[in-house]
Amino acid sequence: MPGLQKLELRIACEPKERCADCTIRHRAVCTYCGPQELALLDAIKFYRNYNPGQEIVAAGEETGFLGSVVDGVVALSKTMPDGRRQTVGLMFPSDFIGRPMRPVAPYDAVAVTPVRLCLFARSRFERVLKESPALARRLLEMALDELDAARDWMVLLGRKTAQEKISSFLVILARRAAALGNAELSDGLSFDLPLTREAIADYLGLTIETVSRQITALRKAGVIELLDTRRVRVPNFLALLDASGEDADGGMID
Amino acid sequence: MPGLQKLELRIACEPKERCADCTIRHRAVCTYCGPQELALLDAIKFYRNYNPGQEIVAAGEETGFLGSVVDGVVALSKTMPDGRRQTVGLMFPSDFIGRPMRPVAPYDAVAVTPVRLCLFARSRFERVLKESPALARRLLEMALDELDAARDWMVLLGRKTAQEKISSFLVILARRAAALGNAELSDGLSFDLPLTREAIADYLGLTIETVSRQITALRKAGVIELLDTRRVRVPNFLALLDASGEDADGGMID
DNA sequence: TGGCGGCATTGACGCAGATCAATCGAGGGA
DNA sequence: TCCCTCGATTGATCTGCGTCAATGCCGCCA
Repeated sequence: MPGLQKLELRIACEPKERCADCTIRHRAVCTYCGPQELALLDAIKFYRNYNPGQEIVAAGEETGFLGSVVDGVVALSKTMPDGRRQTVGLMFPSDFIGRPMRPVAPYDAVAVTPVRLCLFARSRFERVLKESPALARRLLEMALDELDAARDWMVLLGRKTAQEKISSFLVILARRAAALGNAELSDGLSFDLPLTREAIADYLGLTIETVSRQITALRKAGVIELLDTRRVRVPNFLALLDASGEDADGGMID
Repeated sequence: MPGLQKLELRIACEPKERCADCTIRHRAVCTYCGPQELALLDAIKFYRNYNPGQEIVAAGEETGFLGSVVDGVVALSKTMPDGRRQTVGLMFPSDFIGRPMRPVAPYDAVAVTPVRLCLFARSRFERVLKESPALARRLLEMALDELDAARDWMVLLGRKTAQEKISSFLVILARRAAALGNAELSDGLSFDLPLTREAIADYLGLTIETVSRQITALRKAGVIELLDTRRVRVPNFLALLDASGEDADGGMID
């Protein structure tokens, strides 16, 4: 119920967390900032929370703020005039949302899980950015990383089969979960699926039904197990990697 | 014959062109550079030419240089282990190839027409970059533009029909040609198709046959005319835009 | 406790685009 | 001049995935 969720939108100027204690301090846009630069950012930042399904910005809208994902997952999507939708990026904690010098958002940003953002008013951020080469450097680096990810995704969308798409997606989630320590490694490797089938379909350029069928197929082939519709266990990561159509090169997890 | 073309690769330190006279001066990475910064770049730049089909860099290779496309078209592509290929970007004059701080190329770069590059040795360029906020700013801006283009392309690859893909591609070429004054506007709008059917297929996530069939279909529908397999005339741009699946909004050419 | 709405699964069927294969035209070299 | 190669077109057939539709499952509210 988007209407209800809108009401819950919180301007939330909570008791300040310290940047120095921040969980994404060493990966976010502020990674290279020294103490003074960090103090500048610390002074102007604020937090905002969103509920699953809640819109953060709409395509074509002017955004007065930009900032980092602290917690949760945000989907960036484009919608064609007739309603076909393609998710063009998933933003995880430490990813940066919004672009300096571009007030108008080219796509929708929607929270797919409960989300917490660390935000800056656009004008203030741009002022700091002018004075901070460390911030500028990190921003360029992150933009190039996004570009790499987008281009990898183009290969997936343009050339992979439905089965390979699902497998590739699971590989990415597994890697991310393992890297962040959110995965159970005790017995194989298990992690949460933060998206609905519909959101997965939008991301992979498929339909809900195909997503469902291919997940079932992977399950029946023994490549994955479903502890729950939203929780996956991968008994043999190499088998999954193999199904993804990528080289089974040095891509191990641990 | 790649072998032959390799031989023709030219280390080409030709008589210096002046940056000030350069055709891409106001659009390339040097756009915002002042006279001193430009002089720095001028001192270290060199040109290199490539023939159609010739490889510029191979995926996974270390590149000792980076720079701008001065003339021609370069395709950036990824190849899957089993040979499926997806072109992830077309680089036109003024576009920047190579990335600071990333010595290893993540994709192949191939000249699809005769190409002329304005290059810098990586180490030298990075030294100038550290001193030049104007260069850094432009580089970030260009990276964000590339990211936008990549994400638009994701919509095309993930959600558009073959017909819409071809039409969208032609719209982009038409716009570019019109913007650069390479198009005949006298009678409708005509421009060159710089790619082979195979290169188009790689870019659009299709097969050669489907590309050919859809071009024929557009021709039979009267949306385009073929003056030659490599030259297109668009009698009614709005009809083409309509076939591309985009809004026929303020997207006119002239 | 039962009904309802949202998400997911499963089945039947059709079609857009891939695959396999033949043909054509244009350059280019002997 | 002929032949060879390469790019492009066209046809016949196959198939992966989309579409349409029914069913199941779970949490929520009355």
